Amino acid sequence: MGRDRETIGREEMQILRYVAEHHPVSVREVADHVAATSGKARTTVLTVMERLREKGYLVRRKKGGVYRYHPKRSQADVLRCLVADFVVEALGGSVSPFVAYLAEDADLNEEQLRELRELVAGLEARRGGRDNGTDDREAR
Amino acid sequence: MGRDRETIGREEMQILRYVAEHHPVSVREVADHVAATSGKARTTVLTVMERLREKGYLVRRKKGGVYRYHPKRSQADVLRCLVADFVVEALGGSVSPFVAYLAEDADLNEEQLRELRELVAGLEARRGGRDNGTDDREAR
DNA sequence: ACCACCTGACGACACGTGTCGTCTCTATCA
DNA sequence: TGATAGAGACGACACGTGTCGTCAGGTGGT
Repeated sequence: MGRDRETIGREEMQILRYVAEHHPVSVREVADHVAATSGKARTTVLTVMERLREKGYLVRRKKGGVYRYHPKRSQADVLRCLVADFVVEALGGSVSPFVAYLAEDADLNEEQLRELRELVAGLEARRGGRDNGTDDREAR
Repeated sequence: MGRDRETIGREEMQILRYVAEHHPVSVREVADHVAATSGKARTTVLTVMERLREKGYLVRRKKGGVYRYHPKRSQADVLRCLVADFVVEALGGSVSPFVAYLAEDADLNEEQLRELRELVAGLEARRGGRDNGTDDREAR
């Protein structure tokens, strides 16, 4: 697996998410949004987006004179990797702190609660149904 | 809430976790462990631990000539904050990517699955019983 | 053809974090 | 009581990330 584990900073994440949710977008559009919410300059956004592109998170295509950016991988994919990385790096591989967070700090809406319920159901089914998945590798 | 939201780096997290799991420890002990696993120098560990102390994550006490460090807050607390921060900063407040991760990448053991099950049960009870929590008091 | 504007490319600088080396003390041990 | 080995304090340096300013190259009105 060629995963390069390029790190990604906080600001970069913000912008990456914005692009993922609004692609294809021009630098100008992102910059306007960013300027409105945090006052950053246009060139800041440009720089960040270019760095994101160098890191392989974004691609761009010229359309009507200006470049339009869009994510290279799906947002869900990127976020999953981010989460996986976080769990390993910060949490040492344990998801318990996350569960604690969900229980105490987070306030979930119906939708998210439903997701969780389905998650548990799914995991339970997998575990109960069979023993060793054909596809899942135990890395530990 | 005077929390200053001091950022914390990857290396710092590693060491913070180690201290949390083995306190009280001396720099030497942490350094030996770190050296064995990643080859970092003793002074590197010392520096990181001192920075962690400046940031308020660790405290130390001299015992028998050397300082012994231990976490200022409980590990669970720190990790919960880390998670909360991560969810907001990187995930934009949505836990869905986390759920996706749990469903697809993570491999949970019985214990963690149980935690999740209880979590869902707890959340459901809270929501179902009374949605406006007069009663929900997070005991800490 | 000319000027005002927008876009992108660069270069720059500040700060945080990772990683050490060196220096100074202080127990310790022959 | 010297010589040694740890321990801790500092200072340093490299790099990544955040944040811009400036410049040069197109584009569109007039």
